[in-house]
Amino acid sequence: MSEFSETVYAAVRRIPRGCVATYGQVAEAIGRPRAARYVGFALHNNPHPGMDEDATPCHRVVFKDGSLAPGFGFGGPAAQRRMLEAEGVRFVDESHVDLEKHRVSTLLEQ
DNA sequence: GATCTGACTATCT
DNA sequence: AAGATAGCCAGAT
Repeated sequence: MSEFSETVYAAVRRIPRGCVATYGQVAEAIGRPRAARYVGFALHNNPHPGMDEDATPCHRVVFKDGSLAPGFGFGGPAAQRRMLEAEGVRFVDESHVDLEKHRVSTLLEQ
């Protein structure tokens, strides 16, 4: 696996439970603020989906407007929404998370 | 090995 | 305001 992808996974794993981040935030966190597309690409190649701390919680990564990924690989956006709700993330409608409430303030390394 | 394309977003026209 | 373009990296063909 490329270093780029590993860095993406590391950043995604830093998203606190019950929070979400945009692709742009993740891209910024890994030092590639214009590489949001490849964040998504790396997640498409997701080695370990799930809610565990060790997994790569790609369901916490959403579009800048809070909508979910179109080609989600767990069983569709409905499954992603279910996982987010299970963590306490509120939805403004059935496919848009409440970014204002749950977007992480920062994803940068400590 | 060159080319194409893709879970995005900001910027330009 | 809406449509087009650029920018980034890696995997697939």
